[in-house]
Amino acid sequence: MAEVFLRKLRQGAFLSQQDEGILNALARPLRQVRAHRDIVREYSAERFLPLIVQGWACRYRVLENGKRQIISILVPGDLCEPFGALPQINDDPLSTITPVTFVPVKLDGLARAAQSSPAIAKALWWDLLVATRIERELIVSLGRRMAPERTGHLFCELYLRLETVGLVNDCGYEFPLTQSVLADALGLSTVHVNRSLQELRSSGLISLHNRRLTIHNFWRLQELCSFDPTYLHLAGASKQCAGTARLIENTGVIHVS
Amino acid sequence: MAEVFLRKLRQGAFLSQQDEGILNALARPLRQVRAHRDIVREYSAERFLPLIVQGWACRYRVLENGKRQIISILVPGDLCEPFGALPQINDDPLSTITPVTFVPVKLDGLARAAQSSPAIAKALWWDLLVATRIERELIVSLGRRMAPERTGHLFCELYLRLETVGLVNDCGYEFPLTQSVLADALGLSTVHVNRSLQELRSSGLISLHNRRLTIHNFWRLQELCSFDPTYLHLAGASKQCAGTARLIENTGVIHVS
DNA sequence: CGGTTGCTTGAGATCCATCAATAGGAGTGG
DNA sequence: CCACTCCTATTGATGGATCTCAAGCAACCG
Repeated sequence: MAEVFLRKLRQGAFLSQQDEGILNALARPLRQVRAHRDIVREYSAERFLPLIVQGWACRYRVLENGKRQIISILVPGDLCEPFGALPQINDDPLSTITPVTFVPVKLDGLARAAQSSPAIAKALWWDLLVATRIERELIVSLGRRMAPERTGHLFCELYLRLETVGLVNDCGYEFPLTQSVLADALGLSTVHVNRSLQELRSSGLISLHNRRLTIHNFWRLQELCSFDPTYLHLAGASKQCAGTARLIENTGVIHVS
Repeated sequence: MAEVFLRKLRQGAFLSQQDEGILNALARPLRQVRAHRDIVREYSAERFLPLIVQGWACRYRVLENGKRQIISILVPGDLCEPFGALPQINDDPLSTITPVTFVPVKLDGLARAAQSSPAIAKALWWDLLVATRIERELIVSLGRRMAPERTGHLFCELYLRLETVGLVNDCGYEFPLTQSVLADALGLSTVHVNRSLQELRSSGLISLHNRRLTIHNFWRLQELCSFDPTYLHLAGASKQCAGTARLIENTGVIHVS
């Protein structure tokens, strides 16, 4: 099993050596997909769930009028479907944003792993619940947040998600989304995404060049977007905690709140 | 266990007499809550999940700026949290819209029921997956649908959800939502909800008086909102199927599409 | 009866989409 | 190396969707 997945699951439960061994035994040969391809899934009893190891993907929906809405953004460590997924129920399509390498995980293998160890079950439930929290947060963003706020909120969320799998460095991360893909994720037009980005940039909060996003002042960005990381249920990431940790990291100044 | 719940679960799996017996054994004394109250939940190992038997409720979120977004609308037959919910993970608050009577279902009881019978497990997973599909559909609505379309889409969804628990009659149902609550559910302002409703009314598609919604032409409404009911995973509710069924029912005219 | 709540309507402001045009960069074939 | 194309980012102008503010009206209720 991919190390990124274990890293993420450790946020949700304490996994013993044995637990990790069980999960590792589910590993399958890696598969590669090029960018901008759909990841096709079989709906059979022998179903495999894609577990992303490298690269970014998304779950999306295309409406009759041609508009597209991205429902979730998937990064390394993300399991694309719940571990108890029913074989006969189909899902919204997945598409790669960058080249992706993933592990196909056998559905029934996961279920058996969950039954064999309470810690694994707990970790998988945790993973599932966090995924639905992330989707709910998107509901809140789309329904009640202004464009720049919405944009910054996503940046904060991805920062923490990527941090747990070790993909954050120098206060930033690789951000492969095109402005038009970002628009589909945020329910905005490309033009307006562009203007929201300029607003964030000119406030000195972020920079975004060459597919790399840097957050210059996480605390201020979080403040601006009323980003409260508790919904990610990361070990010890309450609002203050993440805020001050970021402040220390990014400015070298220690504040006590 | 509440009959409404069983009615709903039968859409997701074939439950034997014995299965239904197991589920019924989980029944607890009913509890009543008045309208506009939060349903408070304990986060302990002995946790109970509220299962709504009568009345409407919602899961919501209040932002720092005072705006509110409703994340899901809960009607009779809805279990308010996934059956594998983790004891220590908290959730967005639930609030009643009308007076509500619910059954507190013991979390570990549900888990044991799922382990004892594959059909129950399947039904519960089905229920959970449908709930997340509904939330995803809201993401699509909020992100990419215009106000009247969004409004009609919700009406169509609730029609089918309520139909499976026997709460639809005469092409309509009791609709207790205030325009301002509806606004919070649709990510709109009350004023704009009012205008969207007028648009739907003047097209002759619906009427909404005295807390009762009637859909005069389900097929046309569905067409207008590009409502595709497959995401509800109801037994035999594909797009055409529901469409023509509704057409027959509501106008007395049989069309072959 | 007065107070509250919910619905409706109008007017103006704001947010955001659409359309159109420009510019830069990356690839591609000649 | 150059012409060409495609894709992405950017900018301006305009219109549409939606919000906010404000007022009036109806129903209900103590």
